[in-house]
Amino acid sequence: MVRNKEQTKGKILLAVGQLLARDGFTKLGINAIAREAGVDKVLIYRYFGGLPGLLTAFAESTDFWPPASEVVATPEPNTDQLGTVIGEVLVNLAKALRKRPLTAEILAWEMVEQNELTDILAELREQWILDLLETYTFHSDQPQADLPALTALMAAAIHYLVIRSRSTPVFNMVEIDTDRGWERLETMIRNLSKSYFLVSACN
Amino acid sequence: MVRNKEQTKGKILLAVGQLLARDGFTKLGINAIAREAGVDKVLIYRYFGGLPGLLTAFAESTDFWPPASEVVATPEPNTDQLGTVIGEVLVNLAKALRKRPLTAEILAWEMVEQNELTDILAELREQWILDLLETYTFHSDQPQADLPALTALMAAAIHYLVIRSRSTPVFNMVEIDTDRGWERLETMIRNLSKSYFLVSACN
DNA sequence: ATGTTGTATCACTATCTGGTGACGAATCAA
DNA sequence: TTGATTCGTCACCAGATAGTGATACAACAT
Repeated sequence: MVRNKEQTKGKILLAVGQLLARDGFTKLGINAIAREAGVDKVLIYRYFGGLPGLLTAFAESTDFWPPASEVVATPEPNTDQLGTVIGEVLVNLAKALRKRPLTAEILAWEMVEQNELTDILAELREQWILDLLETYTFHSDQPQADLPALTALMAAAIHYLVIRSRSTPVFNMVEIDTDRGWERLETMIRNLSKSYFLVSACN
Repeated sequence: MVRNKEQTKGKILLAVGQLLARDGFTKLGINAIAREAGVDKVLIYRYFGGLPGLLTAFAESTDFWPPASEVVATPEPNTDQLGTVIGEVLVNLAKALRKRPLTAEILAWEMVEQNELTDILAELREQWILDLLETYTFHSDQPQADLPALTALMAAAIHYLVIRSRSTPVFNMVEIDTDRGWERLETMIRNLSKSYFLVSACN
């Protein structure tokens, strides 16, 4: 028998991730976690004070959300179109979320329950988007453009499709579980972002 | 004591709706439903054969999804822009979903579980969208336009925001729990749909 | 070697869940 | 009135959950 507190805590945190990735959050409970970690459940209470504490600890131990660097698109000097940059950021967001199954799982969780973990992630994400928006807002030379509404709509769509792709291969005749289908969506995201800013100029 | 089979079945079906609307699907179980209906749970097994049967019966007893008539926008002879029509359909969809809290609840359910109810709704919706798309596809004079991708993205966004608005007032700096915020989103939907078809013409 | 502290396990309670068999009582036909 | 059928209640089962008190055992300093 190994008697090492830190190592045991690590096993428990690891078990949360594994369980979350494999069975989803519906199966996530004290008993299941202890079982998965091969550890007595009483240790969860001792070391983390219960499920809420464990979840917050888990939230701090993992990189749920892509770092800004993974998503940010630096506006090229030449193609100075704001729409192009926004489109690229959104596409990067989609790619980043798609390769984080754990994040997708928690995004789904966020839709149906509120707890320590989802609250932390939600706040994190809101702050993240806020910063990002601030970065690009002053670039806009069109004051009538509703940047938050645009990105809200697009981000919402991306979230939904990422979550949904876990269990459904097709949405609205588009394959959301293949790279092929996502390329269609990505070009659509780019086109919409671009044309939104182009139209007023074209009128 | 009232002895009336049909009435009792009605009470049970009613309880499903109430429970779903009040506490969400996580609380939805045989015991909870029987409790809510003020009826012994054994009757659920007798009359509906269990939870699955009850859910399908419930699905058939309610109008989850807006009828096509509530959403369809007939293309005006003058404003023959496909983008405008699509935008209007999507806005109507958003409005229709927003005033159906039960549907929002089941859309959320669809994200995290598969069962008789969600399967029925999913199939219904997919067929519904298919018909709708078929209606408008041949109107398109731009063969390079990816109509499914456009509507998938928009519908996904609408679904997500409707679901999300149940528990979160703000998403991405946009108020998703007020008519005020949704007006912003609706104009954005209209603008995006319209400008997507305009841009190629404007080039 | 001894005792103290920290670490992990066991055993138990209370409560919830889905599911079922036996029984009580109202309704209707004879 | 009798009797069968329909409808509803009760009592229980097995399994799962969250949470807790007592206990075993390893490590380490004295």
